[in-house]
Amino acid sequence: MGEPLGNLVRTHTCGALREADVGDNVVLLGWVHRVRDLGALIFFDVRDRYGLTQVVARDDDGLLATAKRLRPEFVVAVVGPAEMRSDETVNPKLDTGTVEVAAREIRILNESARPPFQIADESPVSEDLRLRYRYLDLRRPRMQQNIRLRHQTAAAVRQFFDQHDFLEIETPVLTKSTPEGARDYLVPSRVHPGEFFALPQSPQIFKQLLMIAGMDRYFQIVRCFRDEDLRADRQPEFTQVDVEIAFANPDVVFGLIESLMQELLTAVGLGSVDVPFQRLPYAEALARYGSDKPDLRVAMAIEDVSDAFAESSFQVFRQIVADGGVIRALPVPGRGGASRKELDDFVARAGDLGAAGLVWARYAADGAVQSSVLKVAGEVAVRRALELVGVGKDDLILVAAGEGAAASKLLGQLRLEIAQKAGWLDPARFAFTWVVDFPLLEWDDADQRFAAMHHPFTSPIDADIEKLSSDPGAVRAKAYDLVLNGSEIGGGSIRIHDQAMQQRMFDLLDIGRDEARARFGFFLDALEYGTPPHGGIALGLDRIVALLAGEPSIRDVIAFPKTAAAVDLMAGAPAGVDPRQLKELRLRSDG
RNA sequence: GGGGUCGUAGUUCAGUUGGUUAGAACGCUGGCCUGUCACGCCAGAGGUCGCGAGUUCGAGUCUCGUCGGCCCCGCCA
Repeated sequence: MGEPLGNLVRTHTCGALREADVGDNVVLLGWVHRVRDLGALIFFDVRDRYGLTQVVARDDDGLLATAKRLRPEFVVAVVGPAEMRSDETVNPKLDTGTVEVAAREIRILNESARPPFQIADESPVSEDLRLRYRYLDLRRPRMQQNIRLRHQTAAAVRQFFDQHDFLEIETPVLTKSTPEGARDYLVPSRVHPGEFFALPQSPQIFKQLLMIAGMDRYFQIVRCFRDEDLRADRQPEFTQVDVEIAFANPDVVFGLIESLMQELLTAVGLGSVDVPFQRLPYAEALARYGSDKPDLRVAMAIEDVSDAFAESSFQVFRQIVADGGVIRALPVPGRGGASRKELDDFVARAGDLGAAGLVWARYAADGAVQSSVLKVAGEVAVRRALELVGVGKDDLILVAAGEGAAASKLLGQLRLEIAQKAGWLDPARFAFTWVVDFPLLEWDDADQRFAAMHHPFTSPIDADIEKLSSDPGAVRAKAYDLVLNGSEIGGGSIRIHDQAMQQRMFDLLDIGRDEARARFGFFLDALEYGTPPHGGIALGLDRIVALLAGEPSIRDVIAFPKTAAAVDLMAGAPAGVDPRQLKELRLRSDG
């Protein structure tokens, strides 16, 4: 059993002691990090979340017997004077490395079982083991840093919005299933058997109600839930920075969030970023980067080279263009000298990604052109394609043909893989862009109807309103995503505040009056009572922190995350429940 | 739901064409050591090769199934 803490009070953290403290009698409380037993002299490091301090236990102080018992992760109190280290024994790797504590008393407050992996070691540990013993993983420096970064980010968010007159307002966690796309987590009501609460996928309707309520500027750091399959950047519960502003247009939202991002980068010591961010129309993002969340840390942009081949002798490409398809090309800077094998690998990779083919072209050293289709397409067409892309002598272009979105998507995928492999995606660079002008509606082939691309409360762009009846698929929305380094870190829109427009939207979505009433009647009622124009955004806090931390997965910035199979390995959740609980809820499981 | 990949000591990994007793490093245990700081030196313990079938004279190694971690597609505004 451990010794009592008694009246001992920490005088310094393990990161605090400096030369100025020499001579003070100090009390350190923390975990044994490493022990260096020299026989008649024992050094050990005490660790807390602030740092490490070396303690020395000597025979003449009668502490060797106690010090000999110390093992990693024991919890100890060390009492003694802070002493100067001699010049030869200073440890420049430690902030506290010029001093040490000469123990006069060592209390073992608690022993520790041998940990399943070493805390005092940065070496890799399999992720399932880390998750099973998350409380130990969280003691390691990397996770301590990540969790601190997350706190700093959240604190900066709160400070920023407070300074801009926003109110943080909590919204219900037990709520009603809303019309958004994701599957809901449901919570059975005991009081109303057969009825269920849903956990919010986002506080969408509540924040709009807060605008109707005159709260004017709202934000919330809020947990959201979606019962969908996981990814490195998707957890079933995740945290949004939810924002809504009355009387806002998109520029108001953009300006505010750009300032926020500047503040965040500054607050966590990662420098700053230029504003305003680029605004990239959705259609252009798809065409030029093959993605609605392009990574703009690399400039490589896809160009249309249909003109080069439309009249060429290359029958395959001519036919594709004649059938309404496109020929598009991706420049690969500096890869003009690629070997035959590298070129073959690009073609093979395109095949893996489902492409029918991939063509390459480049300038030869003598100024002639080379291409995998030089013979069939002819020098003129190949040269024209190279010119359209505007590449130089040292560059390569990869050419794909087909339906527009498919060709760009393929090249966009190659773009990312090439940039990744070449090391062009510097995690310390932060390339923001707004993606704007999303389509309002998306045709659902399976259901043969339109669905809201963002959500059914998204406002159309004023200039496109007339197309709502004539060509609904072409209507653009006042919706926008914020993209950072190829990751979607936020999305929002200006909402519909007008009942007539909202009704038109439901009609387009083929949501009948009865259905609309049943699903969100209270919200429709609210719209009738003087709803101000409003709009907002929701930012993915987990993704933002992961990018700031340079971590590939949001699991590494969440204290207690779930695995790809949506399981908490530590808590053992989900799990069966006592049959009495089910009975009380009048539920039966056939699982 | 589908595809890929990984699973060997406490941990991270190696393990040849299927062949005799499954190795290394770190950690752990014991001993020695008065200035270490990834202490050093000596000795030692430690294995259901994820699990289950199959092929084979013989399986860590090959096949099938299954469980678990990770990545991706579908899904997710």
